[in-house]
Amino acid sequence: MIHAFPRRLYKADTAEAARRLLGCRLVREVDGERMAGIIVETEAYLGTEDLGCHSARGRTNRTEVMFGPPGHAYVYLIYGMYYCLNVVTRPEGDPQAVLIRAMEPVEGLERMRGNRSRRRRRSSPADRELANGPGKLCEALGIDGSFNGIDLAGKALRIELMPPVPDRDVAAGPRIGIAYAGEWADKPLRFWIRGNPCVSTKE
DNA sequence: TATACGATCACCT
DNA sequence: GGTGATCGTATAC
Repeated sequence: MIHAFPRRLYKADTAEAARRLLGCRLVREVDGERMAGIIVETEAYLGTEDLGCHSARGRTNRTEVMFGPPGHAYVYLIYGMYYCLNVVTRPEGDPQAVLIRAMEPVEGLERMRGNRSRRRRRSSPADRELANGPGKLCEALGIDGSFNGIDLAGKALRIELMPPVPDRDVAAGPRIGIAYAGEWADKPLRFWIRGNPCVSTKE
């Protein structure tokens, strides 16, 4: 029996949720067709104190859903071109989230290739490069700003609980692309499955 | 109203 | 190793 990732795990602790999401399945259903992948890389963003977290700048239109209930999607546009998918964590009013950075495609690869080939590019991406980054993952699954705020236990997009990845196969390190965040830039809040070919950057 | 820049990616040398 | 694409957001005026 497949279960949705439990809301209490989103609610309890963001870094632990980020680590526990490794190995779980991200499933997208569109036109009765399924796409799915194994989450292999995540990052924890710890709210108002965390200078790398959008909500550290306060409650705005963009960050509004992070202040809402856990288990919902926070989707934002980055660099004017790409979307990033997060899961909101912690109780309402504590604006934290986990960024889903990469997944290993396991189902619906044909459709993912189609989604990833819309943009101008020389050649079709290799399977391991379909979703090995936060922007690519959203492009492969057809996730855009209209998904902002939706429940991630719903039909169109959901996360399914899988057995935990053993500690020996989990690595942690600094988050990507937040050099501006002072001491927060160095904290080991990025998690990935050691040796997995679909992780976004060199380990 | 104006401006600088970002939780990225693909292509270039 | 470097850089352009492209636009919403935060911040400054």
